[in-house]
Order: sequence, then C-alpha cells, then structure tokens
Amino acid sequence: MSTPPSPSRRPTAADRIRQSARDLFYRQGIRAVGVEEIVQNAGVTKPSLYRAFHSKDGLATVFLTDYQHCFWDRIALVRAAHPEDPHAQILAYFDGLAERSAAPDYRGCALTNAILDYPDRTHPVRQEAARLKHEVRDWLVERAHQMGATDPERLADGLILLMEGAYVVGQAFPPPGPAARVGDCARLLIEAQCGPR
Amino acid sequence: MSTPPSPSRRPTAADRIRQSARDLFYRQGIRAVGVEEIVQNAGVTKPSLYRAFHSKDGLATVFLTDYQHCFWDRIALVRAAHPEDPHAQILAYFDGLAERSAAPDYRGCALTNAILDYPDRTHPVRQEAARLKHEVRDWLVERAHQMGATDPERLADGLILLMEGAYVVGQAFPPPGPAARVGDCARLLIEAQCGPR
DNA sequence: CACGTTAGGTACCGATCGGTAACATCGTCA
DNA sequence: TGACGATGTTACCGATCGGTACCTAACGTG
Repeated sequence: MSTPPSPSRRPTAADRIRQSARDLFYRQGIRAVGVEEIVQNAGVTKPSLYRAFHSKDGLATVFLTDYQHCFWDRIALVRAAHPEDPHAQILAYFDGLAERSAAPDYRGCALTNAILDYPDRTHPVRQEAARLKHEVRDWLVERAHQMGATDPERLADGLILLMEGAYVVGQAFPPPGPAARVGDCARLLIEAQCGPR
Repeated sequence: MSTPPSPSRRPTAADRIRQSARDLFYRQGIRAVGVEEIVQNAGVTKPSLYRAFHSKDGLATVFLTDYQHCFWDRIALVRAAHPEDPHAQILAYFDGLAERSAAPDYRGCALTNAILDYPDRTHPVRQEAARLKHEVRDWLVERAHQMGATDPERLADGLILLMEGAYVVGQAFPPPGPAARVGDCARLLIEAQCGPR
C-alpha cells in the first residue's frame, strides 16, 4: 500500500479510495456503488480516483485482491492455532464462518457476490474473482489430501459447496439460519470421507 | 396469465413482458437489465409495461413468483417419479441440479441472485425472494421428517447449504466443477443423519 | 529558489436510468 | 355505426452513470 514514510501523516488519496471502496463494494456490491459515492466517502475527488486506477473495473479488481488477503489472513490464523493439523484448521474455519454469518448485516464473500454481479464470464472483474476462487479450491484439495481423504478433490468440492452455501444463505435467512450449521455439516462430510479421528 | 380466449392470437402485452423479463432477469440479473431492454425484447413499448405493472420492482416481484413456479414444477416431477419416497425425491432433485449446473451458461437460482442483487433487507424484491426461500426450507424440513431424520431441521439446513452452494458454484467454476458432486454430498449427508436405507 | 509530483476544485461530457404525458390507432362487441 | 379498452408512437422528465479537461495549491527535493 505504498508504505507512507511517516505513519502519522494523512494517507494518500489512493489508499483512502481503496479503503472506501472496500467498505462500499462489500456492503452494497460493486455495480450498485457509483464512483461519486466512493470518492465522497473517501474524502477525495473523482480525478484522484482515475489518476490512481485505470477505471472503476480496475478499482474493483484491486478491491477483490485486497479482500482475498483478508481470507488468507483468516486461514493463517487457523493454521497458527492448529499447526500440522489440517483437520482442525478446516473445522476452525467453518466454525468461525458459522459465527460470522450470524451477524445482522452479513454480506457473505465479496468474490462470490462479484461473480453473481457480473454474469458475463469474460468480464475482467469476474475473471479475477473466479481466479481467486480457484486458489481457495487448490488449498482445500491440499488439506483434504493431508487429511487422508480417499478422494481429496471430492472432499474439497463438498467443503466448497458448504462454504459457498453458507456465504449466500447467511444473507437469505435471518440468523440463526442454515448457515449456523455449516460447521456441523463439514464435520459429517469429513468423517464420511476420512473416517472418525 | 389472463387466459387468452383464442389460443392462436398474439399474447397480450403483459404476457410478452413477463416472458421477456423472465429471460433477461434470469440471464443478466434484475438490476442489470433496463426496462427499455425488456420492452424491446418483448416487442412492446414502455407505456405498456407501466400500464400492466406498477414499476420495475413490481415486475421483478412478479418475475420471482413466476420463476419459483418452475421450481415447484420440478419438485412435482420428482414427486411423481418417486411417490411416497421422500428419500428418492430429494436425491432426484439434487442429481438433476448437478446436471443442470454443468450447462455452459448456468445462472443458478433467480431468488438467490435477487437476494445478492439487493443488499437492502427491506427492499420489497428482496423480501419476496426471502419469503419464497423460506417455503423451500419448510418443504425440506417436512421431507426430512418423513425420512426419519433424528433432527429434521438440521438435515434440511444441510441440504439447503448444498443446494445454495451448487447454485453459486455452478457459476463460479467451469463445468464440471464442485457443483457436479452435489448429489454425492447430499447422499452422504442424508446417510449420516438417517442411516443407510 | 525552481522544479516536478501529488493532490484538490470545478465544470463538463454523452449515455443511460426509471418513469410519464399526450395523442393516435386498432380490433372487438354491442 | 359507435363506443371502448388495449396498444403503439413520440417526446420528454430529472437523476445518475462512468469518465475527463483544465487549472490551481501544497509539498519535498535538487
């Protein structure tokens, strides 16, 4: 983030825009937010946005990668909490997801929302979101392999269905809805494919 | 649908608009489609739309109920194919879902998409979508009960997570993606909570 | 001091958005 | 024939969309 030399100084316009976009894009969806609202919320002006980013789509792409950093930070936390124990790592993530999905203004995963927001499969914003989703699947396949699943890809796919289901169901049903049980379901699915611990 | 007296006559403007909205809203999302595009695609004019529907939101609400009729029609099919056998009914629906999600232009469930399209929980279109989703859950709870699940609501919630996961994952991953396994996962979940048949 | 970088301010562009007013046209039925 | 309801035609409204041109103010560095 362009590493300000003095930490007490006002952040750059680009950083303020990124922060503003992160808030607004996540809460309201990318297409629903206008650039005018972004710059107003950031306390800067429109030319500053277009000096730092090529276009709204460019800013949206940056937003998605920024957002996904938060996901990997979460994964880093469960890894640190349960080193060398992929089983516990996965379950810790799913239990945390069940908790988060009960927040009254839960908005799920920004990548998933972006994919539904852009039906055109060739749109650059959508392609970036899909690329980042594939990375998540790769990570899950790896963990499923370490957990001794008979078919790691099959287990990973089942976990993805539960994750994505929780992302959207957390928005569709008032808490505590079906998303509150995503941890339970993940346990059942893992046990069925790896056997009891 | 206002039942035209002569089946060979040109359908009413309202019906043409409903059909056009069904196509466009489903393929591109409600907010992404303009009323101008709807009426052009229907071969009618804008005043005809506003004579038959209060507003775009009103048309969108009608679209959602129309769309959900297709869902219940599907359910009626699997019920007819497996009468008195809720287990087989559920699995037939999930296997069909796995197949449909592999279509190259799959766009998931219009209700789910509408909920993500309208982050404001008080928006009438979103409330209608949420209401229809609750009906689906009620139906699943009933089936889970008939299947002898130890906790019918828990099984229904798990199946909802898988369903909704398949709806969105079918769009996020090129086929055959994780959504292709939603039938397998449903089998595991049901077996774990009802025992083998 | 002179300079280039980074920023803000203002005003604007063409396009599209949802929605409406006023009037013309058609087919149907009494 | 005459009246009526449904539809088409045209033009328009104010608001918002993403994006840009032009100029000015503050700043650190040589």
